[in-house]
Amino acid sequence: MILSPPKPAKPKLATRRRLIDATARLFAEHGYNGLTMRSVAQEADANLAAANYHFGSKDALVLEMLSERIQPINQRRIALLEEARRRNGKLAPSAHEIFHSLIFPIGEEIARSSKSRWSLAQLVARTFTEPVCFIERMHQKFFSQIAKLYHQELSLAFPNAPTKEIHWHLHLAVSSMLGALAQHRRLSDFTEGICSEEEVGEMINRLICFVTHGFVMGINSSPTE
Amino acid sequence: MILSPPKPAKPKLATRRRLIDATARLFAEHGYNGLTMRSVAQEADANLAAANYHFGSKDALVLEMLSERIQPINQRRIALLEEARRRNGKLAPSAHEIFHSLIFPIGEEIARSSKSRWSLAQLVARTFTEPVCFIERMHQKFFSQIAKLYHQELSLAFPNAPTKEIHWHLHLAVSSMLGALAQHRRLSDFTEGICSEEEVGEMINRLICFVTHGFVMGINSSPTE
DNA sequence: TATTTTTTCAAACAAGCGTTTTAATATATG
DNA sequence: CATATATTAAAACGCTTGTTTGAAAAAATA
Repeated sequence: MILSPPKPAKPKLATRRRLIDATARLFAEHGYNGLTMRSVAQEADANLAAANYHFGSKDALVLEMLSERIQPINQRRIALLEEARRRNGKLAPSAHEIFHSLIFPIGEEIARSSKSRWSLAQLVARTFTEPVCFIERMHQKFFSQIAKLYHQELSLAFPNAPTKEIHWHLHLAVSSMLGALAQHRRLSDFTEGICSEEEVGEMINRLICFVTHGFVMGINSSPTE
Repeated sequence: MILSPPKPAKPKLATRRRLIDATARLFAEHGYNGLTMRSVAQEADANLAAANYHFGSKDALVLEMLSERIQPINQRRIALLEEARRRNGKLAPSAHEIFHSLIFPIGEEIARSSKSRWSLAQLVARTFTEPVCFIERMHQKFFSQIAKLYHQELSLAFPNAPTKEIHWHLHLAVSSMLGALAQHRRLSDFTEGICSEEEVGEMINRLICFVTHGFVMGINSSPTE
């Protein structure tokens, strides 16, 4: 008799996949509290107990989903950043290159998951808004190191700027990125149909320029150290 | 015998106030789904049935709270905008003046409600992230007209910019504002303690400059009509 | 003061929640 | 094929949810 659900090394089963994907969709749309095990089971066309069998609990399920979606984005960020470093040789990457490496991977991932286009954008943004403490902790674990990395990189690009100013403006840049991702689905409503959510690439490019301008101009008009 | 709860024109009761204030705090912290009637009752030191008696339902309670908090901010925005118009005479208000009138009132309101300082910031931001449909509809009703107003004002300030570009950049500016408000409570964590959430005024001023720079630079580097 | 209206309160309601259990079924292994 | 294992499935478990009820208390009105 099996009491605790055994976790095989590589389940390869379709059910696990469907559960995670359904969780991603529903989490993006309804948040953690609005996501129910029953809705996940229905969306994934699986039994109610399946999620608990495969993941143990709702917490673990959502955690697994978040980890799976966010990790590759962060890896891509680091890769793009290193690519920019290599390309520039001794010169430090520009602010635009830095913020490109930060934001562009999200656009790539959104484009990759053609189905439910901007759910990933909402998902990424929601991990910041959600009050559930374990999500906060997890996201901090995922993002605190990458935040440190970008602070270092920006310090190299703006050697005369005080640390505090870089912190402030990086915070604003990241907040703007998250806000834009969360609000993207309302673009059409907000602009009375003039701008469309379809062109994700355009949105990403505009966003990169927007936060770069905000950051650079803010840093340059701040007192030097 | 009274079956349906009678709604007096002006209840003036303290319970009603406490319920709304408690709702605001809990909604800001936990969102709509994370807010329970029992938690509201406990926070307001009232009976569980009190909220249903005074407001009829959870939906109506939250709606009433949101209306009460957002309306004065919007009125102040319009007032500041008209003040800037008057001050400049024939000249159109600058982008900085326009975004100041958009963002500054939120800072004022946060400063006014000294208790639970940045809960209002979260609250305002959350109305955009929350998926609950009636909040979406309500916020659209509250914000669609003011969005139109700011689009008009920015069109006057940038007469050569295409309408679509103004829409795009205003959308980014508003999204950034909401993102920054939602993320403000993490400022200290994000900056490793270097920046503090205490100085709300500083955050508001920096935010105004940030979105102004992003907007102006973006508009000026876009194709003219 | 007597009476009507308004507000509080404790208790209960059905419905939905995450999770567990038990058995049946599919899959892989020998 | 036989057997051990992995997965599915239905039902039920306490618990919490928003809401309702009916009587008691308070306030207002006459």
